[in-house]
Amino acid sequence: MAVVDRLLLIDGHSVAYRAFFALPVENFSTTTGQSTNAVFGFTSMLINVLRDEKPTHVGVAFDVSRASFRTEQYAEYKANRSASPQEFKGQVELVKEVLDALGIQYLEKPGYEADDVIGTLARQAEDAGMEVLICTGDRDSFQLVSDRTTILYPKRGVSDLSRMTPAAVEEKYGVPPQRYPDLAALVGESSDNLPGVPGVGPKTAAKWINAYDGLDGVVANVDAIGGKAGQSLRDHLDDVLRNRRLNALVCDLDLPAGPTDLGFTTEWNRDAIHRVFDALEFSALRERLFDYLGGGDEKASADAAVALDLALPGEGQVGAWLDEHAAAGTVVGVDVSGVLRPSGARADTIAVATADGHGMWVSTDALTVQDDAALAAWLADTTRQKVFHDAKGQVHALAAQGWSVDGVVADTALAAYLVRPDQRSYDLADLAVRYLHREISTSDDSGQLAFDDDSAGAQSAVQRARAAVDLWATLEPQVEQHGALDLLRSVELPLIRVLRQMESTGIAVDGAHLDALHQEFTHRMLGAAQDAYAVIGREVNLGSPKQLQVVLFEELAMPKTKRTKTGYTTDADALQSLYAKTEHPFLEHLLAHRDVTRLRQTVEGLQKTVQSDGRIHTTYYQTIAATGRLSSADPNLQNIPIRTESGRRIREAFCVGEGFETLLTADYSQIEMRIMAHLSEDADLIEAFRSGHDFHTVMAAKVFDRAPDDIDGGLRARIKAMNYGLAYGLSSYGLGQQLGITPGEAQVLMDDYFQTFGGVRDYLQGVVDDARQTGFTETIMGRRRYLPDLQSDNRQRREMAERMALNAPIQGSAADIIKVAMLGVDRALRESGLRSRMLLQVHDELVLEVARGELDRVESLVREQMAGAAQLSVPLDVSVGIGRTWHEAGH
DNA sequence: TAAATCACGTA
DNA sequence: CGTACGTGATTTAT
Repeated sequence: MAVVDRLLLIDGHSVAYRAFFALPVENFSTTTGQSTNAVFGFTSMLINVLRDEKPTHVGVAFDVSRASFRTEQYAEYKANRSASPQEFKGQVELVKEVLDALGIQYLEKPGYEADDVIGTLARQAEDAGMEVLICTGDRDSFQLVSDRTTILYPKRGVSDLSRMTPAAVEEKYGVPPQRYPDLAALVGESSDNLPGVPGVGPKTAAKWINAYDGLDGVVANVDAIGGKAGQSLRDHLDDVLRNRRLNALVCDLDLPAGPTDLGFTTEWNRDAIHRVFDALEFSALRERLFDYLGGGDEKASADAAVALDLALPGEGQVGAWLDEHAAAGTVVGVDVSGVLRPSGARADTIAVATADGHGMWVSTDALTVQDDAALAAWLADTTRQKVFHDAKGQVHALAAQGWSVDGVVADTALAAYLVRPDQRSYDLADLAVRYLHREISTSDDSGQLAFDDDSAGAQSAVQRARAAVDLWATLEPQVEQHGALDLLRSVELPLIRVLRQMESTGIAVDGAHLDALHQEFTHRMLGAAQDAYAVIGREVNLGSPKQLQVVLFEELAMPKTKRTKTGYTTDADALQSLYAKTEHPFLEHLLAHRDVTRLRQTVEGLQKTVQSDGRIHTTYYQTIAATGRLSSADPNLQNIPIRTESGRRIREAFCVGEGFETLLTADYSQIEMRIMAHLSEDADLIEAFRSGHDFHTVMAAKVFDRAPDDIDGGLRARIKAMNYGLAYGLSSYGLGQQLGITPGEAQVLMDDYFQTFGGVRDYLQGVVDDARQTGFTETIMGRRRYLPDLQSDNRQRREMAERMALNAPIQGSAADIIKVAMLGVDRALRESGLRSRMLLQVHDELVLEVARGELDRVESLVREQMAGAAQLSVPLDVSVGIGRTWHEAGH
């Protein structure tokens, strides 16, 4: 076999820039916020070309800056290019790091563009008898194409390259490669800001060039060309000659390295590659790279990775398939479709897939008794290891068919959440693209798949199951790297069961009470509206901020409030302060209307969600809040009113269910300040908790250096606001706002506070400093939150990130603690064989339904589990209330 | 019809 | 110009 050296030359900037626009930037960023779409696309293309073309020599050329001899000759050259986007900046440096890791040389020449470097190397290589491949998105390079030089020009994106040979150039443009710049000079190149001859496109230009044997001939015979186009050419001849001068590549540069110096080998420094690819979080690309090194045909293996041997088992065959492909020791992916909700759930289809490409799909309505039993046994078997993506809803669906599920070793939604808790969604299809670079069909959020026929649905469902098991293989090391494997295994994963149980149980409501409240609130709402209309003499929509602004600030000429995006705020705070200034009765009625409308709306929302069992079944979401808290929806039972008298009456509607004795609520008192005490190790703060007296009073006594008995309500209120505001990164402005004092006075208060509690100040300072260093904050259980905006140039974003950094360890640690407590309460209830059950979680509070005769045991068990959920340097205080309704049980 | 905005309930 | 959420009405854009 004749050995011909092949030189691969890449225009680094051009390819990276193409990749930047081809790949959505929001899908490619590291946990620290560095955008990586351009470097990803570049690296992906590089690997493909290395694999497919097997070059012996490789070099990458970069522009040094936008300035070159061309901009000196013609200031407008490329002047139309807008500044490269913020997210692109810095990615070129990352491309160079990748090249360094791969041992690929890159070259640049001040005053010249990458194209010139490539042209020079290409000519030298041809002279040395090498074959040349050039990868660039710049058409000027087409002039380099020859028998020995081929250009790989990105068609769409960066993965689809067309091979520009002499024949291909001629076919596309109608002129041979060496005359392409003649054509480009006539037609112009808008991306370089080089205008051509108006009215002359590639077809006309090619015709002229061929008729007169090149641009020189065209120029010599310019007067012989007739028509409108000919006149246009004569008018713009200077432009054409300038274009031609500028688009000629300089192929005789003096470069520090020649083609033969660019030898390429795959004897890589694997450490360097791991370091760079780890930093870029390119796990899938790294695999592709090493696959290629291993000599395997990557294209084939990529296809095999998603090819599935799909089984649609006949009657009685389900058990046999599961025994063969999903036995103990094998981890498989599962995907359930149907109605995935706490109430009214239904499983329609079940797909199972293994990592080595076996898949099974069944429809639940077509199962024989025998298959049903086999499936039930398999699902319930702890030793049959299953991976779900977002298991809870699917387990609801399976439970609705009478199947219980055990052996869930991973949930990829939770895994992805722990790695990047700030994302808004963890859709399986999105994650498959990001982590597996695999396209799978999406399902809507109810888990329903709409397909014309079973086989397409089956194929798609099995692909989802397969994606889940593969995703876990990719995510597990990442979760571990983020120090969150233990949190996943011992908290989040077992919590799924507990939450599912709570959702499924629901809480009983007194429908008649809700109806009565609705009627009353409606009555009061209409009354308040009439009163308001009477004052201003006409009817307006009191629920429309826009119409209210007209009434308040134009018709009633009240002083302007704080600005919003579209006008002036009419929120409750602003209306209160307007009322204090004007004492206008309209405001009174408006505020009353707001309040009661809101309550009515809340009642209405609840009424709609009462199920046929007379209970409300909320859904808890485990991957929404970036701090680690749960969220509750459909309906949200974590924001049921409690502050006002009327609001509390809504809580009277939540009541103990039939067959149970009472509701019990248990909440942590001041858990966030206790965590602050623990984390800051501030001696005075710790002492304040250990003293056992009223917390805010003790704190005020310390700040103002008085006896607790000398602390009046005003002083206590100030310190209380300060205590609560601390963990939110509160400003003197905000504190002053809340206390109705000036920012200056608030600042004095804050200074006094930090004078006393220096440990707290140092801790808060340290949290932000550490987060700036590491890029993330951490809770007591190692839950991380990444805050790339701490580095932002934008002050508002940066300060926002700083406040998040202050809050995340506190709020997040509290979330960790109550999750551990919930697992403890659940376990203790089961182990002691009690019938009582947990119903709700409201961040620092648990609501339980207590069975007859179990009250004492349940109370002590709940106290014990909640107080013992974490060992802090201050005690975790739990207060418990008992009552027939949530209101009565509250405190 | 969907998306953005405003307002407001909880911890 | 304090964190974390979810919901519903109105308004605006498509």
